[in-house]
Amino acid sequence: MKDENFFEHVWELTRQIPAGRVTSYGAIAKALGTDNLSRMVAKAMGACGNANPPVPYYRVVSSDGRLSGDPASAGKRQAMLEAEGVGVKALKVLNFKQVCWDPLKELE
DNA sequence: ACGATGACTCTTC
DNA sequence: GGAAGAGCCATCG
Repeated sequence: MKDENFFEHVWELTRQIPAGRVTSYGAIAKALGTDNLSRMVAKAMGACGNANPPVPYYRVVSSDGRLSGDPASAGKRQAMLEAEGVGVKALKVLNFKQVCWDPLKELE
């Protein structure tokens, strides 16, 4: 399954996200050289449950710092982020500009 | 093979 | 600043 290859890249990058920080699907996709595959990154998040070790997908949000997907899942991620020190309100990351983590600039 | 759908993003109104 | 439309790729009926 070559899809897993792409997924693994996403997961690997996601695991490198420091605690108290969040990144966007587009940023991850761009880091992989496929900024237009933001949707696939989202799919990878949905499939991260199949990853080992598990992936902190709750640190991955949309470009505006908002949690997408099912309210149940999103709310869960919100609680996780808050536990990490990231302020989240109404499924949206507070001070997103401060907590935003760009793999291309920060990780390089 | 075709059309519709989606945890996205960007540009334009 | 919020809403709408178009673009993108992979998956599903």
